Amino acid sequence: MDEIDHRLLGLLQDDAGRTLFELGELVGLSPSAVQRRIARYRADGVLLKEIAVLDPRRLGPVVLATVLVTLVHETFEHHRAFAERMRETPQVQQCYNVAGPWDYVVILAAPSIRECGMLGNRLFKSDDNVQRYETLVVFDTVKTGLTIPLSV
Amino acid sequence: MDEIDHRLLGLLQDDAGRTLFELGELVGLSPSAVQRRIARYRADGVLLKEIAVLDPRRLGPVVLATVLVTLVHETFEHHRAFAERMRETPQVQQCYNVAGPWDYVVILAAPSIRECGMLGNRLFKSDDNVQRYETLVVFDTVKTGLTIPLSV
DNA sequence: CTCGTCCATGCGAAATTATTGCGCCTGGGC
DNA sequence: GCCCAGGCGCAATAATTTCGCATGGACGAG
Repeated sequence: MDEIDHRLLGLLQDDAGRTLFELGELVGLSPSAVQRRIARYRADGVLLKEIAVLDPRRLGPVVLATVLVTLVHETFEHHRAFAERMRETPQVQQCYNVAGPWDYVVILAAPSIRECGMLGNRLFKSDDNVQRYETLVVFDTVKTGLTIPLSV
Repeated sequence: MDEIDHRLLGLLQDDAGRTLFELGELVGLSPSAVQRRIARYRADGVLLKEIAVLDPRRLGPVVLATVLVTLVHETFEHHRAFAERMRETPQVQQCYNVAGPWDYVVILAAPSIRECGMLGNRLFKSDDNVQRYETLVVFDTVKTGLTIPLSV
């Protein structure tokens, strides 16, 4: 993992659509060298996959919301069950188990406020093990991404 | 925007690494038809870009945190300044302007708890316009992604 | 100091994938 | 019923990726 690896991973995080030739020019390597490095990232599990980023606003109405959740029981099994439900719900974009008074931060995407509320009901209100949850409806997305900062 | 478009966009959101041939098989179109549709998504701004998803844990230590922020002044200019700072800070992965007692939800990625704290100090504590902020350190990432649910 | 090994590289051929022109078909408007 | 616009598949072409091979530097053992 040298500096070129960091530059490459940074470039890929930002835009995975570039050709090996372009990447090679940007980091000063031949296409084949770039290709071999990328294959190594995949094999090592550093590079998980490539995904398309869509513009929610161009896909008909989409409402995002951040939900803060506190559970009643904190056993391993309860956590597992909750996490499982989050994973299998397509409208759950992200879910983090966090420290502090709240147990989970969940980010939801739904077609309308109404459906967002219904989703909240279904996921949290009807879950006996959810003590309390608070929905923060998103007005505006200032920044989005999954970019991990790489040591510069 | 027919059903095939939805299927295609869904597939691309999940994995943009597939060939046009594979996509064609999955939706029942020829590679060139798939290619033309994808070109259209790009032109229409539906498909913004493709990015590589990295595994944070394989990149040395990474700490994620969710930060809830309330501002003092709510003028347009104050909001703009805050948003601008979030956008230009690489460790800020996501930032949402939300309804309710909190004004912003920010997701940070830093190499350690310590640096996460320092980042919080720099971004929020030394900002006179931040009234209060609360950091929820992430223990575990249950689910991650930017996937927009498409009507099924 | 020199030899041998291990990697990573660049080059270039070969294979795969993406792009584009063309003719065809379908469905809606008139 | 006719015409046009739009989308399709096919096939040729262009671009990109993949892979074998030879080279050269780093490093350790002899």
